[in-house]
Amino acid sequence: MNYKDLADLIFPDAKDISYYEEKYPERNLPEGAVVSRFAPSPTGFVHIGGLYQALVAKEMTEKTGGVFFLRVEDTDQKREVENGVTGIVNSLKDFDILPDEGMVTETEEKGNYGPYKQSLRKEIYQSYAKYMLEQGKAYPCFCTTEELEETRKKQESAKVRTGYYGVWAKCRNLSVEEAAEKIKNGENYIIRFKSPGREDRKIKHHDLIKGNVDFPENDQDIVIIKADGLPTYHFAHAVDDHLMRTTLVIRSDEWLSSVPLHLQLFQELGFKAPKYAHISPIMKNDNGNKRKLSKRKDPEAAVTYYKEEGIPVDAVKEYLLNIANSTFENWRRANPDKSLDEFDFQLNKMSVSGALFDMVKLLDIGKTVISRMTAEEVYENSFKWAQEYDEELEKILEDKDYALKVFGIERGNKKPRKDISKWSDVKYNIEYMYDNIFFNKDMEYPYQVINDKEDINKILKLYIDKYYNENDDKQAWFDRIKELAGELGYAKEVKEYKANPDAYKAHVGDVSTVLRVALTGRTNTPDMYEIMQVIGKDSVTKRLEKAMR
RNA sequence: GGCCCCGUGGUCAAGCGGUUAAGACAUCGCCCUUUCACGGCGGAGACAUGGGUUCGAUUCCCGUCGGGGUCACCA
Repeated sequence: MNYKDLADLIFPDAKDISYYEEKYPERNLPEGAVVSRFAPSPTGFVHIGGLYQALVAKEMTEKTGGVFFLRVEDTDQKREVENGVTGIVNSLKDFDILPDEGMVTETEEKGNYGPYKQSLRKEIYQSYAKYMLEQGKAYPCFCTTEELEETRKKQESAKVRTGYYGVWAKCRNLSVEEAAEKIKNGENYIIRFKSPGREDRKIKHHDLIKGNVDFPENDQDIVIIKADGLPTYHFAHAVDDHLMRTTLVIRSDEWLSSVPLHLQLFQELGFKAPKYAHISPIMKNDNGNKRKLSKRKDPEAAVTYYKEEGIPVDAVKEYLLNIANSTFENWRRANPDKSLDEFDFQLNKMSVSGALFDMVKLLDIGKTVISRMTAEEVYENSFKWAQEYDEELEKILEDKDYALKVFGIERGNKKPRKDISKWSDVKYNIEYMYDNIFFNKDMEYPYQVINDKEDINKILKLYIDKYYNENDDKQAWFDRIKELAGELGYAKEVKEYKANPDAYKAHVGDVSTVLRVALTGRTNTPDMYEIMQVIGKDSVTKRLEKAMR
């Protein structure tokens, strides 16, 4: 009996690997084209760090004319979640990071290198596992969980490395006859890789982000096929990324320490290894300790959070790009109107250590992103968000023409307002512009310098009776407010007041504030002239009258 | 604990042998201004630490400390 016989005994029906090698040929792509992927587990949940990886992969493939695909890694059946793929597909769609190949719905896919769901590739892995068995590069292992645990304890007390390697790899040196015997007796087994490595030798690895990293060789006989017949991550990675002709593996840096293993697997399988880029995770400060953004503790870890909060997609992407490439910020300042696609992304500019997530900065970018939009774009985005998350706002926005006027205030000029950082801000930002809301609210008027009821009423009354004219242009409009101030003994110019504060009760700015507060219930609003134009004469009058009561 | 990676202001970060150690967000002040926002100007604020190497170290080497990752039939 030889390796071949043992392999046939274990995987009698597996196809020869030449079948797959032919079925999935080298891709016909231009020189330098990068083939990369996003390969999450189908938990339905996309972590912001995952989105970050996907974004980087997308940038790299796009700029080189390559291929970006989505592969679902569902080899752990215990973690299976209902509609897990859909959640991922949708999240990528929300952020406009569309794969060229791979899963497109829960069950459907596109592309010629599939299946793109690992559980559907079982027989492929088995063919390659059989191949390894035939070569004597893999072997069946009959150790039980208990035995493994026992070994680990011995290793710990002997203070040696834990794991299945060297003399500790009990099944490694079983003869094929012994192994076959056990199999025929119905003993349970899994398949292990027979590592040719030696721990006392070093390997050099050049990571596209981390740079040169030296590791000891791998000497662990890791499991490649589990008891359920599915592969482990490591084996699936080697087989899939070879067959799918991946040239660049972009993944979280928790995988960095597996590189020696993976390189060895590629080597023993006879595959050309891809290049690797290990991305540092996005961290969070937790009582002075840095830790990864956690799915359980941090709502902002989930990409759906950003959608729910209405943080603009481009703001999230810009923020991520900001963390990813230190050059991005300068590029953006130099090219405020260019599309994100035009930014030349450089892997080697990526930070080697993990950045702390900064919501304040994200929101600041959100403000800028929204300030660059037209009223129409602001409307479309807010409305879309409202339809999904805020019924009240949706109602408010039903009258599109009016909403466009509201959003148009101080927008489109060289210094656009920056007061909305996310779509969920919109309601608070505009609600006072709507009579049906304004008049149905219990009002509080936060008057400032001038806050005597009598003084206020005098100002308001005089303004309505004598100075308000809805047809004034902005200059005339403001001149009248000055006259109003003058008539009531307030300084017509702020400067005059500052020069001689004792001569006046207050100044025109304070008078304006009275009008503003009466009109909107707010001290901070956009340009009051434009507000009056938008809400119209009737509303202005009624609002001021209401304030006098 | 073994192995690996990292350590510039509160945060993100340029710089990589000789710099007044950039910039952005945040923060403070001033200016502009009918408010707010925007914008402009300015302030405060950093090379973890100890040894080397060097004429000279934030930059190179070693140690220490600190942070992170990894050591599964999970990915």
